[in-house]
Amino acid sequence: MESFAAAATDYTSLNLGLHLGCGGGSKLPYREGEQQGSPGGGALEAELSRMNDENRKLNEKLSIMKESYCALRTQLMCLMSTSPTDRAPASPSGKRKADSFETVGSDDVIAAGVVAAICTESTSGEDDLCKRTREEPKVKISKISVRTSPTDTTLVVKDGYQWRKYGQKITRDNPSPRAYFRCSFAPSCPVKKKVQRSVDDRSILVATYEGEHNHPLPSQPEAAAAATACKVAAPGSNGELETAGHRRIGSWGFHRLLAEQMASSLTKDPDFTAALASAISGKILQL
DNA sequence: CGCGTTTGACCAGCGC
DNA sequence: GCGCTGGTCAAACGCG
Repeated sequence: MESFAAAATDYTSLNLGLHLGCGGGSKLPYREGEQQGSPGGGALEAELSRMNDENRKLNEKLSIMKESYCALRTQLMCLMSTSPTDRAPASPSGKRKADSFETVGSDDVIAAGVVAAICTESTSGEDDLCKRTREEPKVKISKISVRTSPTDTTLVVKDGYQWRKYGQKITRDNPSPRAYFRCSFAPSCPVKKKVQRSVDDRSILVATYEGEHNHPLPSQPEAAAAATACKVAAPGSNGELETAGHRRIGSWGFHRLLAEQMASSLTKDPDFTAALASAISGKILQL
């Protein structure tokens, strides 16, 4: 995925007027009713009509994006102002030791669309996690949920690190397979990642990280763009992101992650790309 | 040929 | 103790 920063630059350079934010209005250059008096034959009018339709589609998509963004931001504020322990429900079954993490603080965020996150917990000091602590003391668990195309069957969550898949299982409570990954960038890195589609929404990929990376982020181009996602998702030693036992997300990091996920969603949407291509070509023809 | 993925087998934890 | 389940291993396989 291209970084959204670059994509946004492209969009704005095309004067498409894409603004992210609850209060900002989005106006596209091709407004309905514009250029009505332009000269030209039937073909030109048909082209104009087509462009108007595409312009309307773009506006609708922008409206949807804005609504999703506002809803997500609102819910994020709620999450950040609420302790994770307040939100964490009791384990439904309690059968398996890892099950207690499955529902922690993600579903409500997933409902907001675009991208959902975040839950980070330390297993130390939690009553219901004593058994786990016995085996892996101080292992940090974090979850990140990423919206992907429902048709995309790959269980890949790009977070900037290099992962090696070592297993896949069909679990009892979810028909979608769960993939197991180990960090392959550093042989001694203890971090593991489990990726599985949400049982409620198959377009949501839920990645569960266990442990902390003992090496810096790989210096690949996409790694730099994805570093923010890692800061949000994977626990590290970066103290500024962590407050009072749960993770606080920097606004810049969150916006970056959000923008990347939005760009990813948009670039995978054939309707949006087709409409965008038409708008670009129309803009070029207008010059 | 090397590396990553796939997939069936195996192991360990947990509940009954 | 047994069966179920999640997690891991490792041989086979595919791809560049």
